Amino acid sequence: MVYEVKNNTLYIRELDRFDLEKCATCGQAFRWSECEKNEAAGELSAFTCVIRGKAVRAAQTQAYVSVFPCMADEALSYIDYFDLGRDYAAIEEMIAADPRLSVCLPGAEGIRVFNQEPFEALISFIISANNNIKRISGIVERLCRLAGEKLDFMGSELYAFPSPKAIAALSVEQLTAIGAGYRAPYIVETAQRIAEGYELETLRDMPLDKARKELLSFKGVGSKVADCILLFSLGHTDAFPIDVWIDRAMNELFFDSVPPKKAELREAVASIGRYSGIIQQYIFFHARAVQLGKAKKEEEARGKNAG
DNA sequence: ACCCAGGGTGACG
DNA sequence: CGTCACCATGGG
Repeated sequence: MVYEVKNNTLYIRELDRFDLEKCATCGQAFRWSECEKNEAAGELSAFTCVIRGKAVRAAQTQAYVSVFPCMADEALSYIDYFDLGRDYAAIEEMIAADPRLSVCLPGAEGIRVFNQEPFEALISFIISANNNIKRISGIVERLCRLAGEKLDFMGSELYAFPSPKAIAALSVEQLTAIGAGYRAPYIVETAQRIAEGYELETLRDMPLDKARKELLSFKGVGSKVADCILLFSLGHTDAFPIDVWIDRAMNELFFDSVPPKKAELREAVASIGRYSGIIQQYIFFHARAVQLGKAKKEEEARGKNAG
């Protein structure tokens, strides 16, 4: 991997295993929005996002990933956000070499776990509870429009994720009005606690179990949401969120579709190793791709029947 | 109408 | 410790 900043743009070349589109749409982050591709430049995908308070446009071609705008001293921050300093070739080799997991790799190559801001992850994944990715994205977007800083970006407007103080100042009614449902009071309470000075960053260097316990003290945060926050924003690559998709996939991949006991599932996760959380993202991608493929087939079958 | 979605809380054993 | 009804909301 090599990079340069030219014309206010970060270019990252000689990339091994990075698929921007998969990473932006796989459900780990909720604020990546597809935008118009520059086909003349050979762009395969292009998105806008607000990363660490800055509105950016990221695109991928055969040759490079670009991020605009980017000052010279911001390059490493974006490289860190995309997790480009990690050896995903080694991780994908681990998946390929594991007979329980190898089925997950084809189609999922290039997945990476982004390093998001902890507060954004905390609030976003409280919203994610018993919800679906599309609706989560909508609620988060409306939350940003409601309380986030408006950023002028190439003629359009993007909104930053709101500060803890800004969300803490919202009423439960305002959050209900944007579709947050029964999670509204959890969001306000949590934002208030962060605004009062709770330092999420201290969880980064804690042992996984201790950090998880800390997060469980926030209302609206259970084991799954805690693991999402730890994996997606605090560098805990062995935090393994178990949602309905992963639960089903683990049953199939590890237990021949016979639901295991809790301890057995824990053991299976531990056996995946210290990158289990990152590998979880491949399993999740695979599980959803299978489901999408089935839905597509059914749709095609319906079309044939109708015609 | 029912079921599902990157589940959690509180009550009750 | 585990189980379970209940929780807003929108799409299939």
